[in-house]
Amino acid sequence: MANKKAPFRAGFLIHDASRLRRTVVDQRLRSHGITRSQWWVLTNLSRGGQEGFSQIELARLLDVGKVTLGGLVDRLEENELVERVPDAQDRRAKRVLMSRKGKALLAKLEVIAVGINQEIMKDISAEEEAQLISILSKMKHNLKEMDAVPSSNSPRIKR
Amino acid sequence: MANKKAPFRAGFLIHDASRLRRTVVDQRLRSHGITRSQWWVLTNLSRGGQEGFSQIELARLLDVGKVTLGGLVDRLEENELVERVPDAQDRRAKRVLMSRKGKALLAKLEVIAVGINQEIMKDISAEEEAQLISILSKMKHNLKEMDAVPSSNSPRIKR
DNA sequence: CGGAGATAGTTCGGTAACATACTGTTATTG
DNA sequence: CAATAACAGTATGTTACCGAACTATCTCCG
Repeated sequence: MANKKAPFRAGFLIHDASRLRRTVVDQRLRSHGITRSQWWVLTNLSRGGQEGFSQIELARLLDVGKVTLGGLVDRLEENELVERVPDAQDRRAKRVLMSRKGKALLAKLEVIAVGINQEIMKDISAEEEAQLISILSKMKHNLKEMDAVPSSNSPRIKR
Repeated sequence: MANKKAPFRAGFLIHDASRLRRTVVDQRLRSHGITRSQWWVLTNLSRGGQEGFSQIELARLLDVGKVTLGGLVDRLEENELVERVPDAQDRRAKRVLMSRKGKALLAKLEVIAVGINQEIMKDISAEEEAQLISILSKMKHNLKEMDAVPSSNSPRIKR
């Protein structure tokens, strides 16, 4: 019953794995009132030091559009995990800062995430994981070349 | 600037690659009035013969929940690419059939998809692709074990 | 310096995915 | 055979993602 023609096998496998992974992680994080996407925002934010990041900077870090990021920050702010502060230099911009509560939650999640990851990576060797990372990085690079970076994220060069 | 601690690197890479891939494919298919998810439904449907599939069967094939599938079929039906027909044996069920228009579109898309895929897989050898498929299959298996199958899809055993 | 264009963020509308809860219908079993 | 469980599909509400259009700024060049 194996697929005769499997030209797109890899693509749809990525899609499946990503979706299933999201569902599992979200299920396990739900009791902590956060989703995997929101958690990833927090993680990146933790590298932003005192000044945090503007929303655009964050969007570029995460490779998502500014609309998506705005929504994520909305929900994080509702739960008081982050705070929006007007930028002193640029009155258009807002800086996103992690709250004390956000930092505390992030620390707790770290532990949970390690466990989840071990389960997902069961029977996958370190070497295989390295291969996976290498191949996916190439794909990601190719995809970006194909203009897959969400619009209104990278500056538009051509009029 | 490489990440010191990269325990979740693979997970988030999968997420990124999947999302970027979706954006690219959707962009290129947009002029044809279809999305990648809808196209995948059509592809699976093409193996259903004369009787097509019930929505539940399709949902299981695609590994998505029945609500998601219902929505996809809604949009496909609006565009007259598929048709819902009441099942003769089971009055609860509806069978999903591809229309002539759907078949014609599917044939056209095949060509486009091959091109997109080649671009995404640029600089990735056949051997690497095989590795990728093998590793992702393991992950998908692990994830399903972790109960990542959407609820109301697989039958609920426990009361 | 002043207007044109770029940029930061929001609003709006759409697809895709999820869970939960409900309506019928079928199947089981006591 | 009638009550109950299982199942197919829909309804409703949430999150996450996208693009396009809009507002308020900022920047830069003529």
